[in-house]
Amino acid sequence: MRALEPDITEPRPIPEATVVRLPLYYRALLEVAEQSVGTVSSEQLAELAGVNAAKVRKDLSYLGSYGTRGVGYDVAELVDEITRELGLTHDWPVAIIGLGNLGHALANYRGFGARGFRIVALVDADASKLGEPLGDLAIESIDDLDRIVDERNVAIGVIATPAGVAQEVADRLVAAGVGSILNFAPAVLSVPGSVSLRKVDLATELQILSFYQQHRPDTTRV
Amino acid sequence: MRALEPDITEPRPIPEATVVRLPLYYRALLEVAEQSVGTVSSEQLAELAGVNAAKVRKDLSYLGSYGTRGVGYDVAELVDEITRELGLTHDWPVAIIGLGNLGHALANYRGFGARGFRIVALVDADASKLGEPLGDLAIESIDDLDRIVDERNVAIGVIATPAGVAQEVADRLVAAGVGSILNFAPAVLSVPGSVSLRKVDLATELQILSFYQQHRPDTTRV
DNA sequence: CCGACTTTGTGAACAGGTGCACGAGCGGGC
DNA sequence: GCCCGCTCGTGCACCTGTTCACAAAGTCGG
Repeated sequence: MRALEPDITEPRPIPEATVVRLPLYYRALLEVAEQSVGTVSSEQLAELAGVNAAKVRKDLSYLGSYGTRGVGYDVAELVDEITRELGLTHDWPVAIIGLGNLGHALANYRGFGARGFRIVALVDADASKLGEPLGDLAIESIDDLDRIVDERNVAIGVIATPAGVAQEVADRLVAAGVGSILNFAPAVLSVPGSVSLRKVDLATELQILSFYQQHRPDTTRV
Repeated sequence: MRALEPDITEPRPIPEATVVRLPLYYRALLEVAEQSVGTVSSEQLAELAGVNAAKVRKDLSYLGSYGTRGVGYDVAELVDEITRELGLTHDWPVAIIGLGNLGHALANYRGFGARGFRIVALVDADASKLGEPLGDLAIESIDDLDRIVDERNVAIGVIATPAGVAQEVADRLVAAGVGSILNFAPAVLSVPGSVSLRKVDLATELQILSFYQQHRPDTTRV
């Protein structure tokens, strides 16, 4: 695939905001699919995804016309389309860097490898951890990162290291050829524009909640 | 300072987008504070937080005027102000619900209780886990949730359960009086408007990365 | 004390995303 | 075969957030 005019080529670019919601629709659709429901309306899907119905329709319209007026969306067809759009038709090899508490939890987390992702390497800098088995994998050295990424075609690197070394790890991942990084370390990373970066930041989330908790109108005292 | 006129009462409301960035500035400021730097410019802060300098200035201007033209921002003063604004002047009691892989990792995660947060309860529905010690705490039953929240003044509930029971747990947390919820379960939760809700969704993040990975311009083959 | 330089704070233009409202198209009942 | 009701697709107005550009305000050297 990827010949001349393969199967990519969006007619119009899909907005960032829509991309973020596609996984929500995807999950909701899998749920209704399990109940052997043939079609869903934008209204139902909106309810399940926790968004507005107009937004659902507009979002899905970026994928093309997969709905039938007067009826709704064919669940199976829409699942297929979103699967394709999200690139979940094949598995992306994932490497986890840093196997402290969080890294271990991620490595064991089922639903990680659920659909579309497969953990192919666990990497740490701590010599005392090397070789430690974890699921079907053993912990490998960060020094072998280049080789690992190359050999196993790692597409996504998950950074679960302390903040202090996160940037360095990111740089090495990028140098090794990884195209996407998911960062769990509480640090701001900078990567080339060609690399996708998303962050999951526990401390930040808690602080945001703290803000709203404090600025609560009243709620009958704390 | 700020005597009559308690300490709440923002002159103008702080935009959501700004609130999300405050923790970034906070973290960056703590870093420079450690290097005994007295002042920072919006430019430097922008660099550290990975945003645009104009945005930094506009964001900080919502907090009031804490900068000095020609000089920059007084680091200590700004840290104080953001700390106050984010509500980190006192500790928020946190309860973790669900102690599978992720819950365990969260319970052990230092930097969680770092500044402003204290885990005061670990709750699970699995009878075989009850009483299991974890740090200074022992796992308690979900049936005692009401009492626990009430007695320990739990402000923030962290949901780390399977998706299937997440909504039910959320409902119970809300009923018990929790004001904020941080949801790690891959499910869309609905809570009353008076309750703050944020989600951390691993699967979604990976799928977003997958999307961009697939729609990459080229990057010399996959 | 003054003038040059630096950096903030903010008005205004711009960009992106949201939600309404409605036309277009499809199915089903009679 | 036709009409009615339902639901999608989308143009448009609104709103939030971003970025630019510049005046205001302060520091520092001489």
